[in-house]
Amino acid sequence: MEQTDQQPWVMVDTALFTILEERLCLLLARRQEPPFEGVPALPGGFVHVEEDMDTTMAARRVIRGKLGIDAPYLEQLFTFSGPARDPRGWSISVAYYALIPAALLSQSQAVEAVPVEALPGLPFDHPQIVAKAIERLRGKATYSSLPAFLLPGEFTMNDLHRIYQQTIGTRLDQASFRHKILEQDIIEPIPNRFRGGAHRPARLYRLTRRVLTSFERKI
Amino acid sequence: MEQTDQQPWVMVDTALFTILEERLCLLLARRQEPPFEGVPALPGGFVHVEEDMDTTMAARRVIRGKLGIDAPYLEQLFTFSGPARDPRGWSISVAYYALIPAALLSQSQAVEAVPVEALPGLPFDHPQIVAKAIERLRGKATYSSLPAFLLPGEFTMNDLHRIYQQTIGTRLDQASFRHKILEQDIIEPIPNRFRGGAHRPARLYRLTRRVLTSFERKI
DNA sequence: CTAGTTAATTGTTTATTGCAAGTAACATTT
DNA sequence: AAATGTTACTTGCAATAAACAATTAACTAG
Repeated sequence: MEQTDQQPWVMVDTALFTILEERLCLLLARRQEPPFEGVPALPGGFVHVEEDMDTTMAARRVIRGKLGIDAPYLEQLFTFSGPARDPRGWSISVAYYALIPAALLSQSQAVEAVPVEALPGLPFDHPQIVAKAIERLRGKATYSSLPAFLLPGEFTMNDLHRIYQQTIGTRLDQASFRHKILEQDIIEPIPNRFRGGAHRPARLYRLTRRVLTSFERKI
Repeated sequence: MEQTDQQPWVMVDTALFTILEERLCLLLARRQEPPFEGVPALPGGFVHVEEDMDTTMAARRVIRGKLGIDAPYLEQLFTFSGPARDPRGWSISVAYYALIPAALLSQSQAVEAVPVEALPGLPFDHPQIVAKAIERLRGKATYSSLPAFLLPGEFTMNDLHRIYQQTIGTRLDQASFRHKILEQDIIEPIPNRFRGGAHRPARLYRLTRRVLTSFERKI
């Protein structure tokens, strides 16, 4: 399998976000083979010819291979190409970003979570990919249900409030947030489900069917 | 140059928007070669290995080849791939969309403008590309300076108002529109420049340096 | 039964927005 | 030169939504 001048390698790279200890983190995997063997990088792999429609199938396969799970939210980000981005030669990388609830990550994983403000130097053009992924995530977070996909299936209003603030990076008024979210038909209360401590129990919510199915359609 | 199983053809396809007779139109070119020779389709072409960074260079080359001009606004849209999208075999298409002021189009062009509500059947997966391009354009139009790129360098407030309405597809209040646009530092009045008829002359505006340079950076 | 803690709501003020009417600045007509 | 028509632009007001601050609700633990 030799590379011609006219046809590049095609790969996917994935920027996987999660929230750990109240901070937005990126999941990095140490590279198993050269180039940059042993260096933490965005999980990626080659696209197979049979992976139809768009390259989402390939991204799913990569994520399943690294984490053993499916990402609740996965979206194509941008396509990078050129002769210089990979030392092996002309390549095209279709970049994806995904949101992974921390609850889905098991401990002994082949990935490590790094806060986005404290990323190590990354190989290839991965710094560009990460920058674009964060920009997109922040941009969409403000007006969409996106950050909710960083939470497990059941969550309280305050969980959601915190997650939005962490992804956007600014403080949001509590009362206004509640009101706006409930207006938008993004989440619904789960009947008779509460989470309690030594205080008033918090009502549990879930994403509405509308949000879940509208996301499915995009895949 | 034979296609291997592992490396697809890489092409760009461009969805070129313009406003003609108060309607949002798409520019289509009749295909010069098989497959689908003679059929109107999105202008496209193969990506060359030396076209670095991302595939924007290839998209520029295609647009320059068809229209003889550079698009004032050009943005990567989505990447489509798979063995079935092109009858010639496995291919990847990086789709772009661009905004072209009608004033830049000369008459005897190799393209025809078709209103987006009256598109003919398009070959390949071009209908998907167009659908996604319109969705993105509409989505961004509401909160950005994007529709202004459909106008020439100088325009009146009412020109801008009409263009926004045409791209979004709904009516916008005149007073609120003026107010909001001026708040946002998107446009600025050109000193002492007016356009008159048999009535009060309209002040001419241009995009601010801030908007123009922030777009340049994205390229 | 009181204190402590987090959840959720309620008012009050302050910007935004939507709508309607009015004023401004011309050219053209009388 | 005054009246008229036409498009540009502004103003005022009512309705809505957002930001802020404080209050009430529902529990547990001592």
